[in-house]
Amino acid sequence: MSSTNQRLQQMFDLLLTRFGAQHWWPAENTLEILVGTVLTQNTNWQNVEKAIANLKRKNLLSLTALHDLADEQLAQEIRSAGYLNVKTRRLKNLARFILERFQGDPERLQDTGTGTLRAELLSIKGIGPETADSILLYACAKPVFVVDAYTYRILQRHGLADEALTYDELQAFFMDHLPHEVPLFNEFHALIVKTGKEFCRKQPLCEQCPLRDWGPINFTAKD
DNA sequence: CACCAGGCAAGTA
DNA sequence: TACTTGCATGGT
Repeated sequence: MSSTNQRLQQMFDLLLTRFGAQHWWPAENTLEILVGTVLTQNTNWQNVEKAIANLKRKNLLSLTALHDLADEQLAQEIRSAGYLNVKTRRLKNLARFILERFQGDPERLQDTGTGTLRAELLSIKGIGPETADSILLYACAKPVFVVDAYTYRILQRHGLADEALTYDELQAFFMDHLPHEVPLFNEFHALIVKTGKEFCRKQPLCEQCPLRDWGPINFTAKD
């Protein structure tokens, strides 16, 4: 057990005590998680909720509906989530993938090995590293750490991470120093997002941030 | 009015 | 490889 392991565990404990469990991913079923991961790309979750509620209300939250709906109509249904034309293509790409690769059953994603599935997801136009890892962790219950803009921002603001670290390096850092447990990775990412929303925006409220006295950890990509 | 949100792909040099 | 730009709505 290195001190880095302990420091990261302390950070998690601190945030969990301060904010409590975040209960991610908020959804009724696996498909709703998949749709949410695409719709929330660079987008406020409130706007995503409206789009998902809209799809539900019209009984369009199904793979066949997403796949068969005219582009123009699907774009209007998800309008509130922004980037409507881009996300229409991305949702259709993902729906087609599940239909063709998994016989239209989102639950079968879990039967594929993590590394293989991640590579397959990344081959879909519109699925990048964060979306792929969110699907792996929150839809497939694979022990994968999700990195996002808040992860960079918080660690940078506290002088913990070099801005030049790549997605894969930052992910590897967390995964090298924490036990690969799905509930831990689930909560940790959600708590980082929560902390970022509350204290790490443009006008930072660092004096109230629960990490204000947490102190530097001096880690690098290959610590 | 400006700024930002649980990214990604495509274009340029 | 390393930047830049487009995508778009709704809340603060």
